[in-house]
Amino acid sequence: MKSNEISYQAQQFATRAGVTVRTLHHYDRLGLLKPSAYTGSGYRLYRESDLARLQQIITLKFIGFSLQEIKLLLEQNGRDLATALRRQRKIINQKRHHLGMAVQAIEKAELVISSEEPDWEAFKKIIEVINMQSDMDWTRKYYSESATEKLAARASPEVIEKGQNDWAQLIKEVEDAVRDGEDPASDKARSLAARWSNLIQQFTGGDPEISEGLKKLYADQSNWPAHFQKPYSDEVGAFICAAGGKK
Amino acid sequence: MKSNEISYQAQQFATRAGVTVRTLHHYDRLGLLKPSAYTGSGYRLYRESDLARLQQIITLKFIGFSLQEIKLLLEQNGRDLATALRRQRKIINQKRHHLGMAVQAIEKAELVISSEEPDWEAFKKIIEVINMQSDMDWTRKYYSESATEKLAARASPEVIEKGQNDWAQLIKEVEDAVRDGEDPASDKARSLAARWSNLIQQFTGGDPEISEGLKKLYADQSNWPAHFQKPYSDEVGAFICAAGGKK
DNA sequence: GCTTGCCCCTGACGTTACGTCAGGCTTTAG
DNA sequence: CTAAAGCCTGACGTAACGTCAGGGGCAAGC
Repeated sequence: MKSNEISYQAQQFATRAGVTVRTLHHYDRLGLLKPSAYTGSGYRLYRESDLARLQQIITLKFIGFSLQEIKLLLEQNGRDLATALRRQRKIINQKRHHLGMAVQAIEKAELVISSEEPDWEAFKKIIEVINMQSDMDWTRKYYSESATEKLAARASPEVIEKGQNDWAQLIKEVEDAVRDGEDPASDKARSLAARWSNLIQQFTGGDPEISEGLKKLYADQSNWPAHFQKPYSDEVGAFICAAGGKK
Repeated sequence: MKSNEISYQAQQFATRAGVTVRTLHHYDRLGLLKPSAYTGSGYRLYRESDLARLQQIITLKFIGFSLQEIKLLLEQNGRDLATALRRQRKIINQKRHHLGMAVQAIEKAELVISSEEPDWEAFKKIIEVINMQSDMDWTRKYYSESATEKLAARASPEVIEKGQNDWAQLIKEVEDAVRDGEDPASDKARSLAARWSNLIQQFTGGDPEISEGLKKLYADQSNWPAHFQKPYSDEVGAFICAAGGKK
């Protein structure tokens, strides 16, 4: 205990680091940052070395780690830092993606309500599209890691929306054909089937990993979350299948 | 109470909407979504109209509103929806920005620790840069709303980093000049001052609103948070001032 | 020696949006 | 009639502190 080292009281120290005193208390209790000394009356005393640690904590928090994780990382002196960082980056990217879609949803909603009066109907339709995009999340488990990344890479909002429109359009046409009792062997049916395969191709982008994931996804249909409605009826599926489409 | 309307029990209803029963309980207690009927024994019964409302709730949640806000919005039947959406969009964009910087920080950190062994020193330096960016947040209060938006619009990570490098470089050179006792009236000094003004110009982009905010920011130096260190010493400032630079 | 004012301390509850028991009915299938 | 499901209402847990509340400590002026 060399008394020649400068030490700070709580407020001073907190201010220097840009946090509140309460935060220091909190970290103290969690064992994340203990002051290097106490006065006889129980005042916390911090020194420069404490500041360094506090800054590490703040940094790791900035990156999105929880205080628990931070504690572990610091205790291990950063042995698993690399893997932790990789994981964290993925998580953050997902969150960013989510926020991006939220912004999109808001912008569309703003368009709708600026033109007409507050129209919950249109608003809801917009939302459905957006929700579908986020529903994609649960499909991730079927794709390999690299496939997921590839999908995410080109999942721009525009592309997603176009894809959804295309599918909606095609499905409607097929439904009409089914209702009209169209022969699955007819030219029209085969043309529909061709377009169907085409859209699937568009989605997979010809990537075998993505095809693989998609296959797994469809194979496990019984395990789909209940709120996810298959976009086409069984009849439609059967028709396309009979017409020679379907992967 | 027409019994010809289909009604769902908690689990069914929840599943249809993609939420849990507990969530329904929660919303019920908050008065956000009351089931349209109860059985004699207290079971909740939901109908299609409830589903519509629940979807609105889910949607608004997706956009990032809190349940409280959602309740208000729904109670007012969306009278303030437009303003609420605008506010929300800004908030989300800020969050996205933050996450973007976090990703950046992680990527840099990954570079550092992949080449050398886990090096907290280098890591910390990276962090300082990043923190500075996020420190920008507290400067917002000096800028007008539109100025803030303009700044945010072109605050890409690359631009920020280049700016910081440029400043660091210039400040170092000025420090050297000061240490060498350079005459503020010399050509070299004037050249430095010119570069100084230039960087300021680059930051303001010639926009008067931004200049305004920057001026206010510097005028209020005594109120800066203690953890924000002015990037250059008083001597450096005086030197540049004497050399005819400075805004 | 005492008061004033400022800073410090330790609880303890509040916040958000539910998750997760725990204890106890109701309904339905066998 | 009983067991398996499904439902209900509390009530506590979570993350990271913010915000009192109640009670000392410490330097300065009277």
